[in-house]
Amino acid sequence: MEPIRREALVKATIAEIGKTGSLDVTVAQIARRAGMSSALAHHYFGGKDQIFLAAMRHTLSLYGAEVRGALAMAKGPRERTEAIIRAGFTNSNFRREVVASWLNFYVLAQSDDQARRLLAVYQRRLHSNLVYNLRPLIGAQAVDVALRIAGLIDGLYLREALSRGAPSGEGATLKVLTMLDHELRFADREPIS
Amino acid sequence: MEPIRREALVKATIAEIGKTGSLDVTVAQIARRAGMSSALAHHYFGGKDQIFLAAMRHTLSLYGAEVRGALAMAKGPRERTEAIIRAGFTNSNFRREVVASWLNFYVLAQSDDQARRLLAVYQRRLHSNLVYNLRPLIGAQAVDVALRIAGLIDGLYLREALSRGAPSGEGATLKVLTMLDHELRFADREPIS
DNA sequence: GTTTTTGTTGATTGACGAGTCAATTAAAAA
DNA sequence: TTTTTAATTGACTCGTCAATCAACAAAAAC
Repeated sequence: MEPIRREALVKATIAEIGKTGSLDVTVAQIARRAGMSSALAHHYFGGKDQIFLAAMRHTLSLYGAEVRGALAMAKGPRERTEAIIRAGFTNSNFRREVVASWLNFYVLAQSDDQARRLLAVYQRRLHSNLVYNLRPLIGAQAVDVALRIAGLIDGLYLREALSRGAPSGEGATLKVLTMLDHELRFADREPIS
Repeated sequence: MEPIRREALVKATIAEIGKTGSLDVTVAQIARRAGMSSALAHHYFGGKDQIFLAAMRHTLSLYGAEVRGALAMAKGPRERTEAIIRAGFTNSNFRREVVASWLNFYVLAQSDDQARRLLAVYQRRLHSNLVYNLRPLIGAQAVDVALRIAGLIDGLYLREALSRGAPSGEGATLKVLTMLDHELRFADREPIS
């Protein structure tokens, strides 16, 4: 029972955060959506914080899996870089509730050290993934370009959180890929160090 | 007395949001920091929401003033575009508490329609400002480039919210200006429509 | 078939916080 | 001086919510 309950609670948490758009979500709400009593939620997780952290881990690991999957069938640094970018805007990742959750995890990270660490890990991994694949293309500039790409990705998430309509993964992907294209074309003419 | 109290409360609100990193701030905390009783805060603002909205308006109008100021002494579209970018990372705007407030205003906008509208206004103004000044430089591509620049700016704010050290406005400015540079150099070779 | 373990909940507690109000002081107007 | 008006607060109400617990059900182990 335990793993089933936990998973249900995690999913319910993300759904509920997406619904209210904030972390002002009661354990009772989450538990009700997951089809159980609030006492049971406490029983399995110990406290509200733990539930949030579990939801975060779930979101981050889903994202990580998506990246790994995309990388698996990409050949060459350029394709791999594109795969990393695409993975962030997959239909499973770029859903309203998930985007809202990300935003709120950033808020949580302001006051909760563990949440901060989780997000930092994600950021570092994204960055080093990008740098690793950009380096063969543009050498030392890879670090800078990676920072800009990662920044744009985060920005598009933020903007999506505010927009009302259904998220357009394709639109966002295209924006980042265009940027990548421009950065690469520009860097082509520079010496590769 | 009223205007003095209101301003003190607004500033205290931003400080307190910056301190806790979330909107979980009690009216009593804000009032205490502003040197008055919580009852008085209610008296002047009516409720917590109003206090938050006032703090938002304050932050946004500060930002707007900064942009106008920078634009005033910039000549030509390129300089004006740079001025807009620089204004976002001024020392007065890019302070820890202010960045934290921005992030939390985005969260507030998820559930509060008025907050959402305020942020939407800011986004639209930033976008049309950028497009207006980019158009003479790159024609029809201005819209796309403006979107990417605005996205990167938002993303850098988000990343700053997570980082621990003192914000580096120069670093962030440089990242966006470099992007602008690349986008413009690339676009130079395209037909201007 | 009994005991133990696991799953489950309703009811309760205790804390906290938004908003109200009656009462007090201080300033301004008459 | 008296009277209105503005500024200010302590005490209180009311609701909410995280967390706990005692009790019950059901499955597993013995």
